[in-house]
Amino acid sequence: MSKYDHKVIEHKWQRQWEKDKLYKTPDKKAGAENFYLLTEFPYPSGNLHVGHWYAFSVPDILARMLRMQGKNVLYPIGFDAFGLPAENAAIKNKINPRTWTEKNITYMKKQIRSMGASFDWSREVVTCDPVYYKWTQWQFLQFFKKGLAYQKETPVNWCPSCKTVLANEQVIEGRCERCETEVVQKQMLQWNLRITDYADRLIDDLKKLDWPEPIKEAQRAWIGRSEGAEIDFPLVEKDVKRIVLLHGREASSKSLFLPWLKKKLEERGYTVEVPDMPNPNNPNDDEQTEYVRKHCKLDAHTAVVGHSFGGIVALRLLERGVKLGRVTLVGTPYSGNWLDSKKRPTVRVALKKGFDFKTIRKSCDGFVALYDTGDKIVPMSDGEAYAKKLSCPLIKGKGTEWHFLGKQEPDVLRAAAPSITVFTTRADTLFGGTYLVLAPEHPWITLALQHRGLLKNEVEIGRYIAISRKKTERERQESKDKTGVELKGMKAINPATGKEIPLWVADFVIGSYGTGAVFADAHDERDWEFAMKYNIPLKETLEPLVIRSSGLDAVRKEGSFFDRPAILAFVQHWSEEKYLAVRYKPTDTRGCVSGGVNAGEDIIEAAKREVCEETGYVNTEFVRKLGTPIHGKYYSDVRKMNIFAHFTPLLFKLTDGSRQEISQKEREDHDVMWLSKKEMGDYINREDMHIAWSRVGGDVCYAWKGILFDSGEFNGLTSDEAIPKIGAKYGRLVKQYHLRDWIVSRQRYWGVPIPIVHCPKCGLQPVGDKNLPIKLPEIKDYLPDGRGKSPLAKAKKWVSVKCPKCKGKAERETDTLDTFVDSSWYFLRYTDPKNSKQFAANSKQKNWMPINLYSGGAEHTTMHVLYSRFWHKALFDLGLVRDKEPYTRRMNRSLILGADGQKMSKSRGNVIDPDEVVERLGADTVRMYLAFIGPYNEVSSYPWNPDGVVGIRRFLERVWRLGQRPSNIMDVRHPYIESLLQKTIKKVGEDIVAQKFNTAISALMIFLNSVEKEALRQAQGKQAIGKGQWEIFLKLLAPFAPHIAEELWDGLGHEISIHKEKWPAYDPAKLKDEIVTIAVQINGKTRGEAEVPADADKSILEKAAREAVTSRLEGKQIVRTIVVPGRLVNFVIVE
RNA sequence: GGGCGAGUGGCGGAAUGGUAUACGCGCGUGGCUUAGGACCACGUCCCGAAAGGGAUGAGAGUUCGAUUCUCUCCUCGCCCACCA
Repeated sequence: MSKYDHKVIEHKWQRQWEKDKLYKTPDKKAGAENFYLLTEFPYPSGNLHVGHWYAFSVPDILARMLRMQGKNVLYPIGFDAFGLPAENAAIKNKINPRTWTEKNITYMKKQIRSMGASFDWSREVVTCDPVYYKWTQWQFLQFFKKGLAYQKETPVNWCPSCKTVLANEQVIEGRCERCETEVVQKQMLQWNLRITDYADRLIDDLKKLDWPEPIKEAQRAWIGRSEGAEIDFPLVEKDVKRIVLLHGREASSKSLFLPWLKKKLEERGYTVEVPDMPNPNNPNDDEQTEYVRKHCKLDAHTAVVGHSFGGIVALRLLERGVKLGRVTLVGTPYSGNWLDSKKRPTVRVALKKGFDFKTIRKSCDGFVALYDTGDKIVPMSDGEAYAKKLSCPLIKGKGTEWHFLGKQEPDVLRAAAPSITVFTTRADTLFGGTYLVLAPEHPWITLALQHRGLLKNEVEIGRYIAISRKKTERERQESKDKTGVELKGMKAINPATGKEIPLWVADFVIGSYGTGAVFADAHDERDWEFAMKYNIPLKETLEPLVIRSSGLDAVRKEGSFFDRPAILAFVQHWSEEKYLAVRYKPTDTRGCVSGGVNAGEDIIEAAKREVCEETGYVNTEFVRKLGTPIHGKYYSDVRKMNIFAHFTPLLFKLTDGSRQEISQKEREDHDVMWLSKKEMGDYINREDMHIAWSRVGGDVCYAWKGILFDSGEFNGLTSDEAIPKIGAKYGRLVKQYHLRDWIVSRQRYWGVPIPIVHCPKCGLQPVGDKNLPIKLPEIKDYLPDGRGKSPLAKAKKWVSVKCPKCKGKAERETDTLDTFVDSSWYFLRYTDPKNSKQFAANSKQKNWMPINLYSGGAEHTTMHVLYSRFWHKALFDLGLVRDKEPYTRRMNRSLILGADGQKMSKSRGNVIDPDEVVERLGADTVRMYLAFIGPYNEVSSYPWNPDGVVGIRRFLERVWRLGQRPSNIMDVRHPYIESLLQKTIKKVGEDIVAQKFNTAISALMIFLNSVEKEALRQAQGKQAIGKGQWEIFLKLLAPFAPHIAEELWDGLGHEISIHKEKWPAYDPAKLKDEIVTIAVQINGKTRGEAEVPADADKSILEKAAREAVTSRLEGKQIVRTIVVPGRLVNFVIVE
């Protein structure tokens, strides 16, 4: 009898399978359905850890079984080979990152092969290979050409240690994910991908996917869609009451656009004048400027808004020293064929004409604003550059076709008359908006500070902004104490009430979310707290609405409510600090005195009457009302109807303790007692009474939804009804996302070079397809320079290039792409890995996409998985892929911890080295142990138990031993274990498909235990199992322990690999036992067992059951008998 | 503070409306053995001598019957977090 020598066996078969090309997967296989099983490809860190084993060898079980079941399974592997560690190693050890990476890949490949996983290595993909990243670059360029990739000055997370930009996802609690250095905010020009354009689709398309709900929910939450409204709060220009509108050269400017704008500005309270300038179709700026000077009254109280050529005139006025309150240039809100595309918008003309912008700025008391339409004629990037030159804000417009003028109203208006736009999800509280709060980063503040004198406390404001800019994200998070400074000298107008309200700057408002500005009201905890701290007036506009749960059904059933005025009365003791508590017994309502107000009755009198009726106390003295009424919808059990009660909460004090006799009924219905303040709070069990009680102690913030009052035409509506109505009337209904655009540029060497050329004449130019890939140049120094430039910038020769368009001198982009870009499409390349003409031919993709099952780590849910879904959708829109979604099914696997239950880490010294365990116990044992440790796809984690691994090894040893004794194996099928074998086939197959590998292995163990027991029964190890049965068992074992199964199979004399065998089928007829044991229950508790034939009918079952528990049934009356055939009989008896 | 998820032996876990604790580890007793355990057999939720009875975080509900469904509370884990 030979020993189970895993080393020999595993080495032998791994070589043999490779030689036979056992796992080379054809694109198509006759009669076999394709199945694409994907697991995340590893980063070549240089050493395989247990997590890799868990990720690769466990899904391999599924791959192997599906193959045996006749599927053509693609189970590919590759390396996600770009990234920081290679570069860090390069800097530290002065070796080329490529050398380092390739060495690691070679070593890890060897390790991966030791798993005996059925990877198809012929399709291996390595992202740092130029033949791969050529197509990463190509796809990026397709996105660039479509406007999906763009450059933007962005506040970014900057790691001072790694000297690079980090994605939001790489910042953990304000620290760099990799080196844990504190991250700082920095403004830098970055490449972005417009993932936010896909936010809605990324959420909505989740519906169709067969993913576990928690993973979908995590993505939804990360995208964070919230629906609300943008509302403009016009700023009060104390000094500017008049606006002069200067028209442009086109007739429409004068006849269509400016009259409309004039009307809008007049609605805002300005006096507006549109001078009739000479030669509108062939203007001369000198002539027109003189005309305006002569015919219009211009002073520091006048603003000039110049449209198109009119803007030039406005600038000329400033240049000639005319004092103006404010100047706004409205670029070109029209596009379309009537406007010669060669003609440039105002500012470009202005720049050409050589204006002296210093003089211009000096002459303007207010500020210059620029309206850029962002259409094809004026690319947004140009607008931004000019705005910078002018030190003025850029207000961006959308949709510039002239006949859609109505739609762009807010954009143009915001430019012509300054206003602050806020985002809110609670437009229902707009009428209570008593102040505005801007983020310190808000562009308007920056602008306002540039114009001295506009704000009265600019020094204080400047200091505050400087302080909050210095704060790291972390500090902002930690200091829950809200700070802020009022912007003195400036007021805004609440568009709903028309009232002037103050503006504040505070860093609890986040610049990057919404519009970076909020309006504050009495129904928000933060606003409340801030207002209390700084003594800013608040105004309540919501009355609480409480719907009691018992009432909800009633609402649905009957729909209408009976309105009832009512009171809630708290009564204070005449001498002690105690309050009168009342319990209404029939419904166990605990709280204060409550009751209805009769028709024509005074509210306070009604309350006094109720106090007297319920408690007997007579000498009540009214103290005060406790805030606004509280409304309650509920179903009255007493009246059998829906009640809509409107409670006025009141506070009384007794002057003395005199009491009257209470009626019999009231006494029966009510408990009355005196409770201290604290006791009272605990005692009250009804929400409306809680709200009223909270007001006894003073003002509190009511932050929930309710019913509107003091809100004009919206009075009486509920919050949910009012939110869209108010939002639409005073602003625009919009959606906001927490998801930011994806910043893809990295100031690093070891990544895919961004294939863009910067030309001083032509701007950003894509590299021609013929010149791809743009290969990484060899350089000597991989250190970033720390100023935000990639080390590539040092490769002077490489950087200098001819512009693809004008052939003039130009420079290459030196940033590289985020590695999440590389991994956004790698699974497509597996379908066609050798293609030199396309990233993957459509016909090849068709064989495998979309992926049937993608197994990976939970940490990628909001990163890689979301990014690659976006990437795929973008490719879909370009017609480059066939599916809207790449992954039909996504599963997140669990986590393997160290033996101490902690995350494995070198510092804890709890790292399990898989190589060592494989050496000692074998790959089959490690694979199988990992599969056995617990359910694979639970959001859970399992400690690696060194003893537990040994248990699996013991199991395999026992399998081995059984196979070594021919005397164990009969020629014919062993009848005793046949039905168990059938059940095992069924269970193992079903559990593997469900990825419940642990219970599948348990079934194999049960089977083996049973065989061994049988061997023992059959006189010392003889004839325990039939040969056919043994072969079936080996086939069931093959996916889990491929090497030992192959060796034993081979030992039986088979020529062809067990892994090419067909998965055993079970005979449903043989699954059933002839005799089954059923449970006998009495009142649902198991009290005995009975053996009955499987096909026994109800009466036989009942009879057998009765016999099993005869003694317990004696003298008892059986009320009911429940019979579940094959399972149990339950007697319901009366005690 | 918000979202998601989980609580079952000494431990990993099984059972998703029908005999709670399968399977494995650990532990105990015995065997084989000079010895050892990566061997074999038996035992191993709690109370009880037994007959019995009790137990799936706590409490309630639905049901003939609940680990499983519903509600309340407690504890733990993960993710997000001054998000307007």
